[in-house]
Amino acid sequence: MSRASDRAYNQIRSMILSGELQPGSQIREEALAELCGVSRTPVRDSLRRLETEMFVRRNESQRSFVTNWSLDDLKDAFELRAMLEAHAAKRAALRVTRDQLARMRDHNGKLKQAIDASRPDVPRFIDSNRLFHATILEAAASERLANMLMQVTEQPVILRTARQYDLENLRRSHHEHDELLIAFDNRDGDWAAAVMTAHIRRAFHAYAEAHSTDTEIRKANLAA
Amino acid sequence: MSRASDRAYNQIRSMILSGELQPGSQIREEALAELCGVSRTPVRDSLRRLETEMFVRRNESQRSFVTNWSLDDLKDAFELRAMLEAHAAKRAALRVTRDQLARMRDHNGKLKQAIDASRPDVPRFIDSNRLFHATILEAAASERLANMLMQVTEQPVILRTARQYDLENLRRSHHEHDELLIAFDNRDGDWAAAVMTAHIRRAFHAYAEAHSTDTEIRKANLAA
DNA sequence: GAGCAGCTTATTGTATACAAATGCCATTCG
DNA sequence: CGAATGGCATTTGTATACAATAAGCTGCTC
Repeated sequence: MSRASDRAYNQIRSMILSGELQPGSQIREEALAELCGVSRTPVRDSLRRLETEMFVRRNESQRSFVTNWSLDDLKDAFELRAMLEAHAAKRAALRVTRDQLARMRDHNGKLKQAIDASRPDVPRFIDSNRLFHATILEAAASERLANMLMQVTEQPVILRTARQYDLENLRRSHHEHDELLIAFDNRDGDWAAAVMTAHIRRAFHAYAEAHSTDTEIRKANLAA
Repeated sequence: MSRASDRAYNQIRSMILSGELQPGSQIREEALAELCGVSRTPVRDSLRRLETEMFVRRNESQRSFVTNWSLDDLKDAFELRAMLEAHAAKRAALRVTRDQLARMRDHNGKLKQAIDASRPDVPRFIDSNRLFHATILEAAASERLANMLMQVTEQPVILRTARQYDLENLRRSHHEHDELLIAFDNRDGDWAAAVMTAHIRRAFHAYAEAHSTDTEIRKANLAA
């Protein structure tokens, strides 16, 4: 992407992520254009893109609003993510190269270092985690699948999820990654898919536990 | 969407579908603008949209080309579609309303009429089929899932698939829909998902058989 | 006071001009 | 002869002005 358009996209996106643009609030192209120091044209591009990624929603008369997430939406996104990541893991198990496996091991090793530090280094954990999953996606070798997964992993609420993990959850992630690596080693697609499903669903559970009142969790579990 | 933008989108899309814009050929914004009788602005909007739908691809220097589908891409799309439609069927089985069930039955009845005519009415079959699947998606009640499914069903090659069905395949589709309805009646999500998976995968098989040389099919099967 | 008509304002859509970037080709130099 | 370089042509990116549309408000009627 080009300079202005890219800048606008990243800036607006991070304003949504940080909560600077509040969920449900209206977005006016001209106001954003001023904030980003560009004209409306690249802002419009950005909004269209953010709309397809469901960061932004437009009403029937074309006005844009920051998407307001309900617990159900979140559950929905996690459900789809679990399914797609499991599919990716299965495909990856059948196609992964020696080099990709080595890189996954490396990322998971760095992830462990981030946990084992005197105080857990969460940003480093998140980064290694991202690279680990990205390598699986690379091994899955489906551009379309990759695009779809982006749509459910790049969501504001999901991005913030990892920050909510306690140390115990971070350790479990590390061990689940280890198990995934063994499944990959054995080229066992079903095993990999099952581990991945559990891995993602646990992440949702950890998030819901940290963020919801008991009643909300109970409601979500009932709907499951 | 607005008038000019919408018009441009539909026009370009149908030019791709009809083959008027050949796969792999470059797309120039100004040329399309003239063809559609609008300025470059709405054309650009359309191209961005078609890009996210993978009708159009852009190279590293931002030039646009009509996407050129390989058999692997097609297989990929069908695989994802099978997974997502099965998921939708499962969700639908747990949520479908009396009214939605009635509409599905109605669509499938009309679909049968289209087959039973003295000469099968393929366009009518396609339309009823689309409505049947759309109602399932509605019952699944996940906007995100609906968006994703659009991305894999609205593909040029897939759209043309139904036209390739012989009468036997059309009849099978009807019967599979019937079985789906029974699964829905029984609120059996796993059954519905299994029938749907088979339904979509058969569609791919029918397509591949009609379109590929023996070698190409064998190659695709090996990769499976 | 409720509801509607018409005006005013806010916001998005479209066209167009110009800027920037990229590809292409010819020319030159090693 | 081949590779690098410079400039020209093509294409896309951005800004801006204006058009169209929707929302909100004011004041009127009943």
